[in-house]
Amino acid sequence: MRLSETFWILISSSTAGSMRVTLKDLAKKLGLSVTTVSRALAGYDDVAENTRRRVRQTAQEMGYYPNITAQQLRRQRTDTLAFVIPTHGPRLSDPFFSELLAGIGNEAGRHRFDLLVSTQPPDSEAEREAYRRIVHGRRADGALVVRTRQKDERIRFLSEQGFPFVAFGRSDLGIEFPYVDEDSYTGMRLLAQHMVDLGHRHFGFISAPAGLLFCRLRLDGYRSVLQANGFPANGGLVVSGDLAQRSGFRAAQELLGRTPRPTAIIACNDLMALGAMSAAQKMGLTVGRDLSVGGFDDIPLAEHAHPPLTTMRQPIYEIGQRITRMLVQLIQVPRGLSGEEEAPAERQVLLTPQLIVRESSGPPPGSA
Amino acid sequence: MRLSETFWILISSSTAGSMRVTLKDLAKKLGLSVTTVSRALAGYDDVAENTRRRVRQTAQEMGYYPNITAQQLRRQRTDTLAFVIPTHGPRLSDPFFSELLAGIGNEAGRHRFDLLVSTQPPDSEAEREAYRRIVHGRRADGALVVRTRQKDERIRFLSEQGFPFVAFGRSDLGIEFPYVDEDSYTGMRLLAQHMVDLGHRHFGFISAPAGLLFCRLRLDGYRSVLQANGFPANGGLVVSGDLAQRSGFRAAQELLGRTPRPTAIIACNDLMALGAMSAAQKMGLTVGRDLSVGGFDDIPLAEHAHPPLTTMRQPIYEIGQRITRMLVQLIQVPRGLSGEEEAPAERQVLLTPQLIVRESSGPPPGSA
DNA sequence: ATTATACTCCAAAACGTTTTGGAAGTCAAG
DNA sequence: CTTGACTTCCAAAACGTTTTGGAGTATAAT
Repeated sequence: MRLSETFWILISSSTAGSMRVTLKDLAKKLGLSVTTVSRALAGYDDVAENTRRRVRQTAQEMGYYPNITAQQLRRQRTDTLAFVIPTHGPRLSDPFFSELLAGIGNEAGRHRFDLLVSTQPPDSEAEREAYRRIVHGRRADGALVVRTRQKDERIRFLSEQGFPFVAFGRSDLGIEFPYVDEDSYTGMRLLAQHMVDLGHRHFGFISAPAGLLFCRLRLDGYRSVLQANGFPANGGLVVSGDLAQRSGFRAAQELLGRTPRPTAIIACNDLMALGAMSAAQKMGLTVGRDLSVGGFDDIPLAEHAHPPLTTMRQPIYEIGQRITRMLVQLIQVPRGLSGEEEAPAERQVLLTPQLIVRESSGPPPGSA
Repeated sequence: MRLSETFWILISSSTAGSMRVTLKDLAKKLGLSVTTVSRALAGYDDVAENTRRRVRQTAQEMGYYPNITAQQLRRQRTDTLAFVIPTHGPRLSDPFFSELLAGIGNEAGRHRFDLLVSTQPPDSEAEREAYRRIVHGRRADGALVVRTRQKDERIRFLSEQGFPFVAFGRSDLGIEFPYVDEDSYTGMRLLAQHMVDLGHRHFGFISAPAGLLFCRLRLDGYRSVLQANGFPANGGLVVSGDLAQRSGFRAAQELLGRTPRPTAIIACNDLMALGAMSAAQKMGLTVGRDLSVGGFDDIPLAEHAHPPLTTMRQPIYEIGQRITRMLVQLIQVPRGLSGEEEAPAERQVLLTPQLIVRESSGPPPGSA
């Protein structure tokens, strides 16, 4: 088949540079076995110093680079972590995830793990399929779960399958699993108490999708403070948003339309708090004087908002690093089976967020 | 070795659920060959309707899921895209990337591609290694390059290797390659002209790392407008930032300390513009009246800033989708070799950003 | 001269798929 | 009874590694 041969040559020359050098090529060139070449490159000591040099030299010259897929198949591990980002609408404009992703990405890199990212709407069939692919398809060695939900099916699934994972956030499934979480309840208590101490009596709260555990905890914390201070148990208006800025804007518009008008608005996260400030300002109110606003997260923008936002600081970047480090340890533990005892890995971490008072909060208008 | 057997049983039962079902297991159970099982599941028509049903049924029951790594190795493709995010400091807090990542992630998912993300400092050895791993290690089928640089070595490398990629941004290497870019030069001209038209005469400009092509183009556009309006060629002060909010803050502080004090500050991106607003406000200036500020990108925050930021809108999310779609087409083209002509893929796209006038810009203080 | 001890090397199996190139069997037409 | 066409199945090779369990050769000790 002369013609087909020509064809092949054309093709292969047009994709120049894509012809890969394999161990077999190296072995042939060197007059060695594939085994020896492999072991030489891996640095085993059952190959002569001289041979090793020769192999390395030639590998360099021929531009050998191991095929990672083949390594993965043979070694039965991928050295990859999976991170499925729950994204509500088409967008994920939440800086929270940037920050987290940076922490995860950098730490994964430090441990020579690749990171597989996918974006899926929470609780969707697509999300379930993504996790199935990861676990059953052996696409990664471990998974990171974020924005945990009340009865989190992702956590249940991963637990049942015995697949290594670490969560950012807890859940209430009655399952013991490794996580890092900030203490949303206590944190929100601190923030709410701060507002009460300033003299506020009329509150508005901007909550978020019911299923998100941290939102419920924050709302609970908020309510507990109101109650402890003798305000009606359900005192304070609660409006729900979707964590995005725009929804905070709308929620605040609604809250500020009520009578008596709240003098302090607390939002479930910074982004909505910023939206709320924006709404107040559009109505001609001066935030920090006419209305106090508080957020939660301390995203980088909070500090540079106008006025700077009072909020609860969570070290998001560091949490990203930390859950990643925990996951890597979890994955690597089996390898240490025969070795000496490792430092016992931390499994459950609860951080207390720190109150950051800035100019968006102050005493209510009428106070001395 | 009785003991070792017991040991193995203990281990394997403790990792319950992690024992995978393979094609071979299915074949044995069904009394068929691996070939037939594989082809039945893949839907080939050379397996009897009845057998196919039986196979699918059993696969379901036994919870079979193909091993993706094995598929990748055999098929010689990974169905994976690689995205190396250039991140300066340890953080990546730029919402620009969230937005972009969302677009990329969603579009990749739509085409059933996985997304491999890594974060690396630009122009570093680590970054080079990341690309080598992708290309030579065959870790992905294509790559996305963003934040292009003047002589972009990533682009040179990928081109030389004949590896499929699409860039967000151009470069000046004299190489033809597929990209989507917004017209930074023209965009910035529009913005600067807007300020001139408002009556401003004293400008400050917040620039960014020299190597970033879009920054140079924006600066060029800015200068060209000053010049065209008869202001001194280098009229207007230029201070450099690193694209982060904080650096915009500092740069603005410096600019506002000069005499005559600029009445308009334009920043290379929104984040620094927001930082600049923050600095001005801290000095007691009212943005939009005492000082006009303009940004570039129209990140979601721009609209909700206080005051809302005048900026050039780039559809970042859509650009993410678009470069991803282009890359997928590029990768899949070889598969269509024998088929009919496909719609010719677009290779180079230049978008003109749109001026969004908001309240952060207005006439200079002394004007009628 | 024989045995032990390193020291180097390698053939073959395995990881779990997909694909190639038939091999059997059935059935209808000649 | 042959032939050819069709249907249904399969053995084996391949993808590119790593690892197992020796084999072959020197060198040193007996």
